[in-house]
Amino acid sequence: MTSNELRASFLAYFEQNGHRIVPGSPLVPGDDPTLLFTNAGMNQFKDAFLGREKREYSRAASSQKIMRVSGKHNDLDNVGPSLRHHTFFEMLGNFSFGDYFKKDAIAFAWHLLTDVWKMPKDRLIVSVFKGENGIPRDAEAYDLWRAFVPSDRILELGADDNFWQMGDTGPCGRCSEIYYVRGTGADPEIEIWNNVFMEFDRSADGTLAPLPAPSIDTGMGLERLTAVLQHKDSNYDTDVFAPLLKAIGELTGIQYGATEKSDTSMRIVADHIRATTFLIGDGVIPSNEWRGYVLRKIMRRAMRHGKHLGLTEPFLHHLVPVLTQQMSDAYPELRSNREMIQKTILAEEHRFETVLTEGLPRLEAEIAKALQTPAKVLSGDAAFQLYDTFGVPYDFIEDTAASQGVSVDRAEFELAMEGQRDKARAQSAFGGSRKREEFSIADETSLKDVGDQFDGYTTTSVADVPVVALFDEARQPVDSLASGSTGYVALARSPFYLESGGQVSDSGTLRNGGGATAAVEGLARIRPGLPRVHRVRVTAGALRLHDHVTADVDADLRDATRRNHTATHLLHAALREVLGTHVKQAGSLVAPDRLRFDFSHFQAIAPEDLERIERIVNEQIVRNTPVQTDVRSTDEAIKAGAMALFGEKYGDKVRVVSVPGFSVELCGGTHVRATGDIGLFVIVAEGGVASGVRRIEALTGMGAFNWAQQQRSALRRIVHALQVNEDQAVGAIERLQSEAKRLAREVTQLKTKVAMGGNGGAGADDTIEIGGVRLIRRRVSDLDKEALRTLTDSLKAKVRSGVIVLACTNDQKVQVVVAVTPDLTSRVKAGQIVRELAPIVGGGGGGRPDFAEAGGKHPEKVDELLAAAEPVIARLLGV
RNA sequence: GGGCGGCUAGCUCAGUUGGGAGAGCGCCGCGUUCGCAACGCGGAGGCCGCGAGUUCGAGCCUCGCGCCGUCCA
Repeated sequence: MTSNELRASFLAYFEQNGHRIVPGSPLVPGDDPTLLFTNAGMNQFKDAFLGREKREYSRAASSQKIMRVSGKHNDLDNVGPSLRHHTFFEMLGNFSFGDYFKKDAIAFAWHLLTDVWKMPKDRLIVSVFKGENGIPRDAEAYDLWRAFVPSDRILELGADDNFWQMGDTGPCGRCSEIYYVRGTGADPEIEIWNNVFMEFDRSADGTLAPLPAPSIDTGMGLERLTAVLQHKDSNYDTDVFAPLLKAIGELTGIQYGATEKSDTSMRIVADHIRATTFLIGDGVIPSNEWRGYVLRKIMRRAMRHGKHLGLTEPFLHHLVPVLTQQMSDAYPELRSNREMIQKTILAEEHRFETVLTEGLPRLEAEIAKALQTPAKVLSGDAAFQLYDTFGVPYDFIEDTAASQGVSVDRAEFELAMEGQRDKARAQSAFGGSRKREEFSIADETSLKDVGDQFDGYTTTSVADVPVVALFDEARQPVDSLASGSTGYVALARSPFYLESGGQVSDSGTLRNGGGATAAVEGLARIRPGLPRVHRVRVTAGALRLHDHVTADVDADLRDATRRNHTATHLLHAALREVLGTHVKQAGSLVAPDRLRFDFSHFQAIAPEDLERIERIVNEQIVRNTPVQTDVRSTDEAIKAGAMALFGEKYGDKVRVVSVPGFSVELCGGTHVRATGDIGLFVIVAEGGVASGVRRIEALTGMGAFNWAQQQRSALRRIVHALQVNEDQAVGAIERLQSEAKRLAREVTQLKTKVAMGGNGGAGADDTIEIGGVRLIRRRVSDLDKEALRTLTDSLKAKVRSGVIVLACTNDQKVQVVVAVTPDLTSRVKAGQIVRELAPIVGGGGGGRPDFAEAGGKHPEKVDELLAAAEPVIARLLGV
């Protein structure tokens, strides 16, 4: 059976047994900003297990993309040497939300493995929890297994193996693992399936409370399972990796299996290109922080190993088609994103080349330094600096150094590394983590029955709607909110939009029949499945629980927001039309007064392209196409070609917003009735946010109109000031600039000429001789530094041998320049003279032997300074 | 979120006790040549990232900000 068939048969088996097949969620968890990547099959069902979210089904099965590169599960360093660890893999899982429990889970697992997949029964071993840390032995699971497995093949293990928890708090439970006995290879017994019997909720103080309903969460790595069923010792020998390893072999000319060293590198490349492709496919872009940085680390590790295999040119991007070919039936997003993925990889490969070529000279310098030392050791601190500041990979440093007979002080390097880690951790511990405050709920079940009713798609005003809950500023339940206070209000229905998909929350007012009024300043979510709460400031009267209120959204602001939201969709489609289909939304802000759209693209957008994009959007506006909104099932919508956005978790039903013939997107936001409502669209800014991501800011409606008027008014003022017509303005400015430059130069020349004096400088009456050395002292006015220097040079040239002292007064300041011709600098230095003279005018100065400058604040003492020049120089000359 | 490095001519980059903004390549003109490359001579091209501060004086020192790179979280 191929791995693709295995995946399909797993899902088919559970579908036959009443499970809903749920598509895996993206690798980037949309609703959990603290989690780097999806790292377990149950991530998307977390709220369902906790009973916070109600689903249409109580049994589900999925094949889930998983990344394990950080935190508790970090397999990055194992990849390569290990035959069964991966940064990216697929997890098959079946789930029960308060439906079946241990008995059925164990039976399902056993039947699938032995009857459907025909695994030999005597090769399977299972384990159950033996009892530890005050949690009793799982006798029930043991007895259930005894129906299938003899007791000598049931292991009883401790909490490390058979108690599962997601984190320090949250759902957890005893579990049971199934192992396959291969008897050969590096792992004679291999764990293939973990069945978790979730029955507790661990609170912050460590105590366990029973879950509302015991549930099942299982996970089975597809790659391992494939290895077992294809009778291979290594995951890399299965059809999951064979096409990739073959392609790598073709690129490098090295066959997999040639040497242990090359095999390790090939495994790393094969594993990492999978992680890379899927991560980029889910919207992660290599960058210097957070998720993007993990991706970059993985990519660069793969590139290094490509080099170990002898590849000198960018190669990673060539492997993408192999993978998309193999996987895109199960993961259709790979097919549609292939071009974008390849471009992103190639760009990163080029960037890494740049980093290496820029780091190489510094590395060579350090190696040269190390060669001078008797031990020929490159210090760990130097290596760390190369790594930390310039991004030179450690193994590259070591390899390059070794090739020249230099070793690297690894212990010192690790120490520096640890220091940096500690510092970063300390910083984020104190500054970073801000605990999100939770609402305390008095009566959760009744709120759950109310649910989250949003009426805002069809109206901006709802009358006579009951207040179902009130909270004060501290998010504690209260019975009323007095005038002047702030708090939160939950209603049975609401026309207020809650920030989502980039669109900001609505604002407006709540009013009860008795004259109480509250301004709605924002919206918040208690948790999924419960009514949204309105953050209010009570401006008159008091708002009470069970009051009936009229909820009014500020319709003007909402209309402005609608315009911007629909315009965002038009912009997205226009960008793809003009720049290419690699353009994907990477972030968005839809506010009443502006819209901001971030998207993947690799270079600045040419002004002509920007104008074309703007034009296309406005053409759509002029067409006044009615905007259609349908509610469909997620699968149906994606199949119909709707653009699903990165990192968004969609429920089973989605809204599809389309401008027929131009744009189709999954979107929960509010939109205009027809594109003409937008009125006008202008792009006001374009720029970069991160490498590979560009940002466009734009305005619509009256905001766009106001902007256009301001632009015109600015132009009018410019044209008016220049006294020319519009198309001559630029030429006029250029003429003025070059004219100003020419005049400035001419003024300087003239000033210098004037300062030289009519008598030609040397030999004039301000020249005297001291002990055979000619001294020129002269007072000039209104020369800038540049002109003073020019003047000094001219005088030096004229006098040929001598000392020149010039003093110039500008604004309330004195500028002094002293020059000594080269033949005299051994006898007297300009710097010395200046240091002696400058204090006279209240300043200081210095310079080189042949030229020095000083300044001062007392122009009235300039004559005194010039008079002092003679005795000072005489003394310095020793005459 | 934190650390380190960078930002100087169109490009690649020099520029230390703070005191005349430079080189190479590229560009324009002239010369040399049958012609081209090469060579020679001349020239244009700079808010030294932005803003404060210290100083008589800042590309250089101090502080803040921005952008790029890089590492850690």
